[in-house]
Amino acid sequence: MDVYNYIKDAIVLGKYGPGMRLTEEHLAKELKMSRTPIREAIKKLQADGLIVPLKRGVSVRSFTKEDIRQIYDLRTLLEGYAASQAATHRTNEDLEKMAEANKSYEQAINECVQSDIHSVKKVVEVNQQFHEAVVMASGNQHIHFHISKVVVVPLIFRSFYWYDRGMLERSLEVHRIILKAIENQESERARIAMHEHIYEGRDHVLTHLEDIRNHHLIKEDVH
Amino acid sequence: MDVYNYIKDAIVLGKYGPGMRLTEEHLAKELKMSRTPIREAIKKLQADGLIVPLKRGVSVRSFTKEDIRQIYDLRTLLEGYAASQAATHRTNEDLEKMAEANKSYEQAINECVQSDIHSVKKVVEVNQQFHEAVVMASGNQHIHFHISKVVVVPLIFRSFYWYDRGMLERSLEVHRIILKAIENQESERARIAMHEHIYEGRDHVLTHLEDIRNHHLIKEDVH
DNA sequence: TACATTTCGTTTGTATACAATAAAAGCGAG
DNA sequence: CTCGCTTTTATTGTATACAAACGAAATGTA
Repeated sequence: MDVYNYIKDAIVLGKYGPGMRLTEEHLAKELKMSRTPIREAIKKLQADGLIVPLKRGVSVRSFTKEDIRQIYDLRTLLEGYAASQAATHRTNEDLEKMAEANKSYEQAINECVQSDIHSVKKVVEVNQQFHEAVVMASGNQHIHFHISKVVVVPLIFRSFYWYDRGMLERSLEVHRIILKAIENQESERARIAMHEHIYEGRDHVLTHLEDIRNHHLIKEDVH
Repeated sequence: MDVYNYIKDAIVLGKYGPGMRLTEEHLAKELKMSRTPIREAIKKLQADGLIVPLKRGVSVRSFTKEDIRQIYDLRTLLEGYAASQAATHRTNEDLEKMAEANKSYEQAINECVQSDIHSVKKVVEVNQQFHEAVVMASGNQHIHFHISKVVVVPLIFRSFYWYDRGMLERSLEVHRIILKAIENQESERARIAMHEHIYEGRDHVLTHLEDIRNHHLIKEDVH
């Protein structure tokens, strides 16, 4: 499990750039382990769709604009549904958790400095907590399984480099709208607000895709 | 990959009943292989959600009624979306494939005899081909990934034991409606028809769940 | 030089051995 | 008899060795 996260992070952070071939032995040497646990992690990453099988071995998956568009469409569909379901099924405890997550989000945004990677990471993390709280409130235990496979999430991470304060505050505002709709049990309102929220994220990622790609290439040289 | 399908089939056919613990060594002996390829298959099944991790080892997942309901809800959401997208993006080639799949479906239904397991399997298989054709026509390459993980599909299989001719013909009729809507590019109509179609399947499975459970128990004793 | 063939190195697939750990059985005291 | 502890057994985690498959480079021939 540790290996799994190591490789995943390496992909997300761009250490292993898209298209790069991963060999078991190299990873084994890098992590000072035998190939066995590496294989296991690779199989899992494959199931996640983060790496793709070659005729021999695997390589880090690379996403086209169209891929990202499609994956975001699915995420919109799933999370929009989650929000609408949350509006009808939420308990008081659910509401508390979502509100709390949103509070942390607000705080993280205020403390966030563009140049400090840790503060940016914090924002991403807390943002996810809100989204997860919504999914939990939906009452459908299986959505989480699928949303976690909507792989772009990690890729998005880097796009946060280009998030400005205004954007984050807008994002917070939409979170509040979603939360309110769920509180008031307005399921259609909740769904639509969530749709809009994720589409905004999608557009942002797509417009900055080129920058992200360049960033990738720089890192790739290191290895 | 062979191992993977072997275990999957064994679960689907009830040889390994829900809750049953699977140990690597036993499987290895049964398949006359070493543990290594077994481990690999188990990891994949786990990613599919067909088996769940225990503190030690894994066991075949058992689904409650609520699980099935929720999973079907997701399937409805995803396939409904696929149908609506297909209505706007379908090419002539897509239309041909869907029509062809539906024709095979009709034929399989006519040839189907309740008592003959092979003819029943054929119906299930061809039915899936239609659904896959719709997904392909949607133009979103990633939906398939998710729908394939909507695990109940295999479980449904057994519910076909209880399908009567009337039900199958009704199913064929709805397929035709969906196809027509896609042909006419009526996206909302296509989505709703697909929703209805899958919900009908869900209700059928839920009403016959008890029978399926009993069937399981019988098979379980053998092992 | 261009192309086919062979050979060699790299990388994965599978088997197996051993260590670590969880579960189960056995044992003794209250 | 039952509860808790110890010992034993079963099962997984990890490492490693070898075989098979693939790819690339080198060699030979036209």
